[in-house]
Amino acid sequence: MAGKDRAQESGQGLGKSGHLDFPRPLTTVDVVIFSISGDKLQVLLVQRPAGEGEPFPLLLALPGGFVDVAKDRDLAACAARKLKEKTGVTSPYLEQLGSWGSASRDPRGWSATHAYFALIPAEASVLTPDARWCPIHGGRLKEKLAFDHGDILASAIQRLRNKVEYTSLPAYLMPAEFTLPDLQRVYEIVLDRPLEKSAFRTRILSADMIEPVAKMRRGPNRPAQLYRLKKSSEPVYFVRTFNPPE
Amino acid sequence: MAGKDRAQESGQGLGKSGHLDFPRPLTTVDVVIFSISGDKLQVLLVQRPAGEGEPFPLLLALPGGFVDVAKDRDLAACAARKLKEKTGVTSPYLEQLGSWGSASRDPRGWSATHAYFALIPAEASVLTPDARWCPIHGGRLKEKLAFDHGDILASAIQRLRNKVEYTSLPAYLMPAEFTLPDLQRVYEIVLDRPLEKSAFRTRILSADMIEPVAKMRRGPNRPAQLYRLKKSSEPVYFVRTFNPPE
DNA sequence: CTAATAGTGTCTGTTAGACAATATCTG
DNA sequence: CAGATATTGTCTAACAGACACTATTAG
Repeated sequence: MAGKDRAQESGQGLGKSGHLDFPRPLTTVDVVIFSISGDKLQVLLVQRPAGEGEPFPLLLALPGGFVDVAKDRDLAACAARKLKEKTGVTSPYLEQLGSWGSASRDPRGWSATHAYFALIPAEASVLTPDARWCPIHGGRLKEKLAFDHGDILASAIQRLRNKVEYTSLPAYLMPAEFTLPDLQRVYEIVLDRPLEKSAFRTRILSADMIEPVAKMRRGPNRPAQLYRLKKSSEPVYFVRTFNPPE
Repeated sequence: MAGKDRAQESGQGLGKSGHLDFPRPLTTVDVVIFSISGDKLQVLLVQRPAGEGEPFPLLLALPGGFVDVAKDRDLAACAARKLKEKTGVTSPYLEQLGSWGSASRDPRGWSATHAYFALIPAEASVLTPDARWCPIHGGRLKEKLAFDHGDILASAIQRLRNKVEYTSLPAYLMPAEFTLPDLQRVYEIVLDRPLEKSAFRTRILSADMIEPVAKMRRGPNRPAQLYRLKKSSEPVYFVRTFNPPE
């Protein structure tokens, strides 16, 4: 950011008065919220309104909105606010995904959105009426989305899959207490391929990210040890990927 | 992006006229440009102007500037433009680093910057007079930077180091032709630790990212095979990290 | 020849992958 | 007991780490 350069290069800059008198892009934040339910990866979407002048009426879109310069201290706070408003939860995991900005992505003018990426446990969601979970089949969503939200979602899915290969991210999709086979199932759903049971267990246990609780899950078979996440909220990075598909 | 929601939630939105009449944050793009020279990792910085109303006068800052809604088709084009203007090169590698936005990072008002991350070969730079390369000692820069550019730079250094552990990114820091020991030296400079020669060679060669040219580098010792990058502009991802520290 | 750096080979430890074996519950 | 799933063990292949060894130039 170099004010003088900017003024020289683009004809924009500070006047004598300190007034920044050139057009500004619209600034928004959107959140890609993933969860697992029904053995599917799901993403939370909202329907666009149909009012006059609204772009992409009635299409599905990522939850998000304009940055409110009075209300939002920073971008992460804005994303957390959107997430809270749409789902009623504060996500155990919220990371920045990237930003998308161009002259053409919003018919109302040059706009840039800051996209975030959240993982929440299945049962944590208390939805507003216009929001709903949409399943992702084979890494793709069936529905067409508003704006460039299809691109943003595709990027989020790719990021999630990539990171699941070598991090503990899926732990944030789990309820408070879960078994190792539960966790493995979630890894397999996200990666869409089976994993080796014993290698999986060795890896997760040696990562020191979960701890057993003094309970077992019972069923019509051998009971399974229940675990919970250790307090550290940071994801764990493994030094190798899972069985990489060639 | 849901216009109705936004209007309800924040008092912002479309009027009957379709007019978006609420305050917009400033939108900028900044570029963290790395290169290697003198056995050091270097970052390209510019000095802030001293004019009236200019924030952080005379401090060093990342090259960047306001998005020009007339000139810039999208954010990446804006970043490429800034890079070109500052160094005269088009980077062989330009990726998005993230975005930083808050009420307080720029004294002129709520602002959000989209940060990019570029790697260029040492000799490719044709600098403008107010730009200069600053060495990074032990992962840190000596100088204090304008705005939150210190944070952005720290994040870029961390991202670079992380990725160098398991990708071919340093290849973009190399001149057109280079030897394997050259490449290893660059890895070692970025990681700030020595690597095993034979493991390094095996890994790079089996990654199928470089190809030999019909020349050798000669010196007062055994000649070294010269290589060049294969055409694919995408970085290669290894399935393991290098000898991870502890 | 020596000095210097390029490049290869050998051994060892770790761990993923495959898959077999055993454990512990319900009914 | 049978059925089902959890958990552990065994064997092998791949590969990084350490480090020794060989190769090829200039002078």
